[in-house]
Amino acid sequence: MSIHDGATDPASCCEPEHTSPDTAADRVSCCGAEPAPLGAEDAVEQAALFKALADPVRLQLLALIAANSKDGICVCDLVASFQLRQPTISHHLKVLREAGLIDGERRGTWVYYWTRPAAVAAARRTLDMVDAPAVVGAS
Amino acid sequence: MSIHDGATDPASCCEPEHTSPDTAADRVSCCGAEPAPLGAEDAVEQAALFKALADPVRLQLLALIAANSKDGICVCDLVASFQLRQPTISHHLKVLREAGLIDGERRGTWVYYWTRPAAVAAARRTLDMVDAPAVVGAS
DNA sequence: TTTCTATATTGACATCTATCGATGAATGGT
DNA sequence: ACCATTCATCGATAGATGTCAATATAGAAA
Repeated sequence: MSIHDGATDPASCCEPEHTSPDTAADRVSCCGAEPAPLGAEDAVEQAALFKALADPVRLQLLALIAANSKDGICVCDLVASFQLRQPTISHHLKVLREAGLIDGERRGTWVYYWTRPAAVAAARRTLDMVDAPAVVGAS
Repeated sequence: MSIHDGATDPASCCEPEHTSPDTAADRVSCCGAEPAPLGAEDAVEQAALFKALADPVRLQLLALIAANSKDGICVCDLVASFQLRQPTISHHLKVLREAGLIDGERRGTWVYYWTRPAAVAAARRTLDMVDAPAVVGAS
């Protein structure tokens, strides 16, 4: 917001004082890159998704919830699956919930959680942008 | 590694002192979940991958590198694309490199980077475990 | 050699995060 | 009404992380 403003300023790269005629051959080795294919705002949004996935406990929680997603799985079962205290599990569930990866509801005494595949699909699309899908069973 | 060792201990859940005969109907509402489908060690390894992806700057860097992956893109181009100092970009490149997402080499004065699709594919497989792929063009 | 440019590394600092114990809120049973 | 149980929230704390300025390193050019 101060010195630079635009994100892409090719003129500021690989061109020192260098007051020579600036022939094409002068800048052979560097510069000439494709522009950024991912906007800053999108990057922040998608990074937030990966942030939620960037913890081993949350990955295990998510796998466990996914494996029981048909009827949901209660928090007490999740707590029993880790060597962590209940508030810690509750914290991770909140992170997953706020990322849109899971949702839950209260059923009597217990709270049940299940996965929301849409968010996982969004993460997959981001990976596709960085590297086109291998098209597993490609012809 | 101390009190608990196994990750799944269904007996410790939803069963207070409760020295009753323990009929099947006693534990209807809770318990009965599928075991953890993701081991702790795998979770740590895969979380490390997502950690590398869990930053907007690194996502943009990765997208930029992927879009120029054929011939590679030099660091000076990358630095010019952000409002961040060169050491900061260098730090993020190191994180991506150590996660196996990119690789690079020196060509003369400049250092060029390109993507390593294998790591991206690994991340995709993790997402598949959490939510089977939509199998876009499924038969 | 000396100097210049491109990139990496180091050290410092502020912020974020994972975990815990303590406590609050909701529900069900006595 | 009272208590027990399940889960969420709060406050504190240690450790991780993003950013920068300063410096080091490597190659090219003079």
